[in-house]
Amino acid sequence: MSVLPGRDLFLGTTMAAGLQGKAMADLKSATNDAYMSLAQSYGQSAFSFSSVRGTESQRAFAGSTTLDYHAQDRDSSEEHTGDEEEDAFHPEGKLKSGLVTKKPKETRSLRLSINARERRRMHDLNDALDGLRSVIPYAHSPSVRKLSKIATLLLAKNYILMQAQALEEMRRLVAYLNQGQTLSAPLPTTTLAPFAQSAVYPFPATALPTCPEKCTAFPGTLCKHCADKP
DNA sequence: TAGGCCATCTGGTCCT
DNA sequence: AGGACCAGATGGCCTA
Repeated sequence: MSVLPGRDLFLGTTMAAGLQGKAMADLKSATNDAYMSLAQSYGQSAFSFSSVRGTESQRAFAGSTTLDYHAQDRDSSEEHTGDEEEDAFHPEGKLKSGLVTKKPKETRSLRLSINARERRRMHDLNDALDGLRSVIPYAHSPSVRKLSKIATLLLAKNYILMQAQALEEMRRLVAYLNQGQTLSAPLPTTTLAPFAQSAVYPFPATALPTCPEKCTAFPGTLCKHCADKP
């Protein structure tokens, strides 16, 4: 069993997510004890590549393309009159970009309706991604550029795997304590490392749950004391 | 200036 | 038929 595979997973996604330069180098060289705090600090530094890049809303509005449609004014955009589309969509079925639509018969109103629906769908997707960003461990600050979509997904995936491993380690620890017998080999300190990292484990290391709480948290591993209870 | 990231449009496919 | 989903194309903004 590797030492803290969760850390490898976490770093793996971080690398796959396209982190570069110092950010990647720091994460690669991060010790087991420090990787989570690094992940958080990189939310303020390396994750944001070069610190402040402007808030997402600023970027969104600065980056409007064909349509000045963005989340800040989502509702009003639903009433989009299509004036902007007038530029992009030619009645003859040609686009400014030179593309020729394959369905010239397609009515303009139908096309606009489809476009609006697709925008809504993508905004829902982005809302879900925002929700995901809010629960994975990295710095959330208005001055910090938020994680990219791919980084969010990869980070979340590995965070889940890491938490699952931490849970498994905790179950093993509980079973060990409940059995009251020594293990053939002492638990390596590194395997318990996640529990000492408040950034990773929901319970502070100094406030590990008491016996009943453990049994509540991990129903599958009742201790002898709780198991004897009626 | 190149590359990354993103929003949007679009046509195709599948499902209800 | 209409909606959901998907992937390709396009163009804008930002950073190194």
